[in-house]
Formats: sequence, structure tokens, C-alpha cells
Amino acid sequence: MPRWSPDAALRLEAAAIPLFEQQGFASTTVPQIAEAAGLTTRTFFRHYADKRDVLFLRDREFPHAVSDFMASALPETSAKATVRAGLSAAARGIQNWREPIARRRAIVHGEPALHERELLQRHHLARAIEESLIQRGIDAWQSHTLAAVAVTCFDLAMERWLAGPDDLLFEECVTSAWNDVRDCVDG
Amino acid sequence: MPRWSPDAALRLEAAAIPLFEQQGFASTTVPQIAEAAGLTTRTFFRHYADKRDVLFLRDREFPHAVSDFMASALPETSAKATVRAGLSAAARGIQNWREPIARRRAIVHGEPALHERELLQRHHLARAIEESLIQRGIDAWQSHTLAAVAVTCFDLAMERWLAGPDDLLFEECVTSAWNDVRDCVDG
DNA sequence: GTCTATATCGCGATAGAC
DNA sequence: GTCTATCGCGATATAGAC
Repeated sequence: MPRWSPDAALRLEAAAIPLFEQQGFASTTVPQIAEAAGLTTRTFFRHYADKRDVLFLRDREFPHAVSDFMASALPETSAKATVRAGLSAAARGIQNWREPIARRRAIVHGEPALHERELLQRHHLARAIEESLIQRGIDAWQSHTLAAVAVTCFDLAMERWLAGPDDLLFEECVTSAWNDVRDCVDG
Repeated sequence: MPRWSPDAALRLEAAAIPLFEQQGFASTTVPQIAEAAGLTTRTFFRHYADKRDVLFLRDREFPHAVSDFMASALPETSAKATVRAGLSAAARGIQNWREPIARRRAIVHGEPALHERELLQRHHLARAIEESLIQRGIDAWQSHTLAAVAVTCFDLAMERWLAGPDDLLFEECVTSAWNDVRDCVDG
């Protein structure tokens, strides 16, 4: 075993979230977070680019997960079907995480600086989807458009899911959101 | 005439943009910008919440312009038609500003911190559209969805417009982007 | 790990506009 | 006088340099 716990990033995240909830993001300092995690300020900034970043640890794996999923899809599947399958898979993957997601969302949406960061993360997700589609031989512009539509639908579905009852299936929200978008542009 | 020029915010913006272009955003300090505008650091922060904000002066009027336009539309016009008319009007409004928009875009997209801010601005725009639609009696969820689709299309159109030839009409790009989105969700 | 620059903001004072 | 925009000083925390 190493002298220091190897999960410093996770411990810092676990220390930060309750502090943000109790005192607010702005009035929580990085030294406070580091001390609560039993680490130093310097260590915090070695794991996270800035104070906001501690709330986006999980998001780092998303682009990787996207390219893994897209690479594993059957080559003959259409671009739209592939993307929809990916959205469904992502929806099923987080179905059991509603409560922590909602808590984190409350923090993020309560602070413009954090909201900004989340929107950039969503943009990076769109880029990952776009690149995977291009890898599959899809036209660049169509890939770009489809990726933008996908993240828009996912976001709409997320809002509907979190606003609904406890047993609501995220996957169904994705389908609803997709149909709503179609009706919007079509009707 | 007042002792101070009343356009302090504009002068700070005019001073900042060339500095960002020449030295980069990160290595330009607020005191530098203030000095170039003949003002003090403290004054900079009274007009702008942070250093990034100086690049988003124009965006402040966008939500207002949206609600003005939507309020002036005929009540019997459908939600979709109203939004599409709004996008076309906005497209015509900036048709002659391609070069400064492209320059500003180069700065913003070169710096993640600025890109973040732009994405938040786009989100506020979507909220403004959404609220105007609700004012017109449109269902809340449909307003939300339509607003998200609208900003997505506008953004796609902007990219296509800036990537195209000098005489390309932004309004046509909006139509193209809208059709592409429809084909994506429909096909 | 330590040191330091600089972004950010609170407070009090000032100077003209009306 | 009152109001508003500016200035100067100073304090703190982030964030990067060494």
C-alpha cells in the first residue's frame, strides 16, 4: 500500500460536496476542502485544474465511454440508430443515480460559474459523439448536427426525468424528448 | 458634457480586444486593459463582473431583443413560425458583421474559460426565447423544447455561415441548419 | 512544498450633473 | 443637496511559478 491513499481525487470530491451544500460554493475555500480531505492545497490543484473542477470528476470518463460504445456498435447500423442506442444505454446506466445527480445538479445550477463549466462539459460530449460518428464514416456535417441534437435531447430528457416521479425511467424520457424535438422542427 | 466619457464600458471593450489578440487572453491583465482605456482597475470591475465579461458586452441586449421581437409578432402565428421568423430576423441583423464576429469568435474559442462563458450566454438566450413563448401562451414544455432547438439551429447555422464564402447569407444557413436537424431526428 | 502574482471586491472619498 | 460614476487603498483567495 502507498503511504498516501491513492484516491485523493475522490476524497477531495467527497469532502467538497457537503461543504458546498452547507456553506455555498463561493464561500468555501480550497484550503477548507483540502483540510477536510486531510490533504494540502497544493494536492488539490494537482488533481483539479480549479475549484469548480472538483464537481466534474465523473465527467472525465464520458467522452471515453462514448467512443467505446460507438466503436462497439455494428457497422451497418444507421447513424441515427447508433446515437439513439447510445443515449438509451447512457440513460440505463444512470437510472439508479437519480438522487446524487439531483443533489449535484442543485449545487451546479445554483452557481453560474459551475453552470458554465457544465455547459462546456456538454459541449465536449457533443464533440466526442461527433468524432465517433466521423470514425464510422458518417459525413462530417451530419455528424456535427446529429451530435448537437443528441446532447440537446439528452439534456431535455434529464430535466424531464429529474422533474418526474421517482420510478420514472430515464430511457423513456429520452424517447419523449426525441419525439418532442421531432414535432418541434417538423410540425 | 460629464467629466468622464459615458462610454466607459465600450472603451474598455475596445481596449481589451486588441490586447487579447496580440498577447492572448491569459497573459493580458486587467490593469493593462484599464490603462489602455484610460481608466482604473476598479472601474473595470464596476462595468464587468470579471475579465472575461468584457467580451460579452453586446450579448447583454440579446434577451431584451428577443422578448421585444416575440412580443411584436402576431398572436395567431404558430410557435414554430414565430421562432423561425425570429431566427431569420437575427440572421439578417448580423449579416454585415461577419468579420468582427469571426475575430471575436477566434478569441473566444481559443480559450476554454471564454468558451464556457459563451455557452452560458447561449443558455440565457434559450431561456429568454422560452419565456417569450410562454408569454404567448405556448405550453411550458413545448416552449422549453422549441427554445433549445432554436439555439441549437442558430449555432449550427453560425458555424456554417462563418465557414462559407463571404457572400453566403446567414438566413439561408439558418434554413439549412433547421432542415438538417429535421432530417436527423426524422430520418 | 513554498512563494508570489493577480483577479476580485469591499470601503471611503471625490467630483461633477441635475 | 442628492445622485451617480470614478478613484485609491487594501484584503483575500485562486492559481501558477519556482
